[in-house]
Amino acid sequence: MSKKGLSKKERQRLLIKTITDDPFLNDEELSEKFNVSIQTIRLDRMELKLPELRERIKTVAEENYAKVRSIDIAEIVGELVDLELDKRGISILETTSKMTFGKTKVIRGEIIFAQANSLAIATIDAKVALTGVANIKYKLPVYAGQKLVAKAEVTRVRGNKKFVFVKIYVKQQEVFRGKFILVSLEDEEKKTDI
Amino acid sequence: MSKKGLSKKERQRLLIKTITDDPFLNDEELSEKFNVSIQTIRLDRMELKLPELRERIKTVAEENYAKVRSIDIAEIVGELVDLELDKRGISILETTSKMTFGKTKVIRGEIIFAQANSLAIATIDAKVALTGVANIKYKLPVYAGQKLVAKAEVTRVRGNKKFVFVKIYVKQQEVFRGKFILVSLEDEEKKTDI
DNA sequence: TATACTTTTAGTATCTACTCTTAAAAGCAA
DNA sequence: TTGCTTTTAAGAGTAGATACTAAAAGTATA
Repeated sequence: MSKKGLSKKERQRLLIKTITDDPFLNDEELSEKFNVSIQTIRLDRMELKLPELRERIKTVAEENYAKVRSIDIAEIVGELVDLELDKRGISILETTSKMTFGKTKVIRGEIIFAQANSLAIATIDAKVALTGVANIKYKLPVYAGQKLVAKAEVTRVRGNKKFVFVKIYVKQQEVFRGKFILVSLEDEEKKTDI
Repeated sequence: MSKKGLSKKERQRLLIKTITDDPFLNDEELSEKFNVSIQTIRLDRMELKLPELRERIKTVAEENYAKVRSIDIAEIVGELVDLELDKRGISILETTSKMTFGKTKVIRGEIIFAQANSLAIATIDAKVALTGVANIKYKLPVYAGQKLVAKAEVTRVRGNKKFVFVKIYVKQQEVFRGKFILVSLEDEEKKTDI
């Protein structure tokens, strides 16, 4: 109803925009929007190689479903390449664009933190550990594609508290450092206060 | 092929799980999985009021599409319930067993950190922000099922550096606190050192 | 063992939102 | 008017269902 007297070119340009804006419109709704017949919309979609409604919906669903799954930060630990329990550990994380902010290539802070935190926990000889306190510092932004090498070192053990120093590097350049105080929960299963 | 000799109840229980795990399976694939006819699957879906494949896909698509539209910060961990830019923000995160360590019910530190970090970034009025330094403290362990309420407050603004204080609560009890220094990258696009 | 009831399977018609094909009408330009 | 593009129409076929009817198979009970 709204768009009248458009040239074929204009209509097709707008069609692409309309479909990317709202992929949930079927051919009939589109034909009403552009004041043409369904067949014209279908011809347009064919020429522009635009997928049909159900395909569009499926794509949206799959993309986001994958996103939700990849956002599972719990799984981001990197690859453990060296480990001497209660002494030191090294892990490597290959960063991807999935770990960035929407438009930029800058890796999100929680991803880097997750690598450091996971490594700190892995380095500790305890079935379950919990981050008590962590002083962390981001020194340089990390970009998608860069390989993060995290090195953990256990500096002090005091009862069920263990102090771990984690440094993360990109090509020998330090990009992050953090001090983790980890508390083993084995002897403290019942207590809530740490 | 895999599931044989299941009772109706068992099959229906598994069907719900299967469909929520992977909403992209059609009735035929489900019937093969459970070694029953398509009609049986359809009867089951009717009884359990489970929507058909296309409806399920549409729901997945719409949920995530709405999410991406409502907040440009698609990476937010937890649900943003209140926001006054550059002043304060509140987000809620329902914890699940997926966010825990292997056997225990203790939520992983990086999940809690991610909520705090994301909220801090969302609260800042900048297209892209990066965590510069964060002093964080875990005060109590969080268990799966608990609802995390994160409250962020912008305490200081100095040039392109903004200081955000985030506290996370479980039922009024503080479980985490952290001070984030966020650096806007807008004016610093070219610089790498922060 | 026969009867009753539940569960499963089968078959047909109908639906939506298409594709793919053939064909005709409408618009416009030389 | 002829020739070309653009648009519309009509018909058959498709996937993945719904809705309905009916029959077969399985199980429990008297």
